[in-house]
Amino acid sequence: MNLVEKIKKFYKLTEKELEASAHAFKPAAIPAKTYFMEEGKVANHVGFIERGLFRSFFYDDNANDITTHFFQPGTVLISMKSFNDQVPARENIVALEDSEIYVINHEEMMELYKRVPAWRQITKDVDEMKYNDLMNRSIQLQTLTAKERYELFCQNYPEIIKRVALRHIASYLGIDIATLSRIRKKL
Amino acid sequence: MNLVEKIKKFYKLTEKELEASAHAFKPAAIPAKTYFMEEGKVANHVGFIERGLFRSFFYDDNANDITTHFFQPGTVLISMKSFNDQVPARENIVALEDSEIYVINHEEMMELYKRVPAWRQITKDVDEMKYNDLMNRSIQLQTLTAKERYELFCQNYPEIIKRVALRHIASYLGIDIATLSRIRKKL
DNA sequence: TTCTTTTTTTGACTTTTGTCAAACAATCCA
DNA sequence: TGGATTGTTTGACAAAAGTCAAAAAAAGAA
Repeated sequence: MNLVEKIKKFYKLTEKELEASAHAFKPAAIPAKTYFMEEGKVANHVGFIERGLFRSFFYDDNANDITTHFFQPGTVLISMKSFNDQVPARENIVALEDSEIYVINHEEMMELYKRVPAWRQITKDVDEMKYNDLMNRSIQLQTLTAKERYELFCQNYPEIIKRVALRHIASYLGIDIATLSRIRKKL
Repeated sequence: MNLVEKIKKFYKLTEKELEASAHAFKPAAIPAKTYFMEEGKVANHVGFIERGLFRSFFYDDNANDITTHFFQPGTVLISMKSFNDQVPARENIVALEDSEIYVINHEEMMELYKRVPAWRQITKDVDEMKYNDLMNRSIQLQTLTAKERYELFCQNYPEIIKRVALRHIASYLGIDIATLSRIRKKL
């Protein structure tokens, strides 16, 4: 199990702790278009993506669908604020492809914290990684032109470019779809 | 002491804990232009701003000074990743005005965690608030025009508008200074 | 205060990005 | 398979935003 291996590598868990961790996460097959999370609901699950692709999005004042994040294999699938604070989420998360994840619900996570205290640290580290990603994204939106943002995105997420509808990438980068189409043509 | 009152309001600390908390933070006068934090250094302090104003910034590839955040009275002055993980910071933090803050260093903070466990929660909550702010900022950069960003900024931070150089606001909003000057003229 | 330096504004112009609508292409199911 | 639907590209144009340079204004320092 990929997740356990990752954990093993960075956090020194005993065999028992590893066992408990492995059992806490249940495999789940998520068909494309399934909502992992819905706006207004409290997040009850965290997932670890084995295979597939997800995106988070919300609707702006003009009912435009705005993508805020893409979730790739090997990363944590979470509506962070909602899960951590158990408050209603502002965004949706939906599977873009048939996906396979490992899930744990909030209650089980609290249980896991008790059994394997290291999970508090793991959670903290994941949260910090997400914060960092967001900081980088914010700086890119602040300082780069549309073309530069797209080029950087292609570099950093070649897989996503291949597999995701252009309009989602456009909204994620804050670029009009027609403009992005033209930018792409030039490259 | 403002900080203690805030804490008192939201977290139920015993008198002893309040005492310990109050003693852990030392008042400090920070003259304008003083660096609270420097790029490349590990953050050793967290501050709580009583009076004054700070900004964080970094230099981009073209040596442009890019403002990433303004810190107002009543908020926490921190280079979050650097302080939390004790790794070198990527940004500078500098006082824009003569300021008064309450500071605590890393070691004392660890000590405070032991004496007053509630501080772990306080820290977590502050971190989450910062994450939220960043999320909002990111969405604004992604979805709003330069004019809309400026208008929203004026609404949300009327104090900052009055007191900070326009070029810092321009870089914070990701707008050219000449463009922002024109936007402002129209309003 | 006066001189210097820094910051902001402005003009003339260019480039980037967005808008609208239509054509085209791809995808989805029934 | 074949409409129907959804997504992408394109053209013609408009609006937004950036660039460069100079002037004006403001802030700092001696």
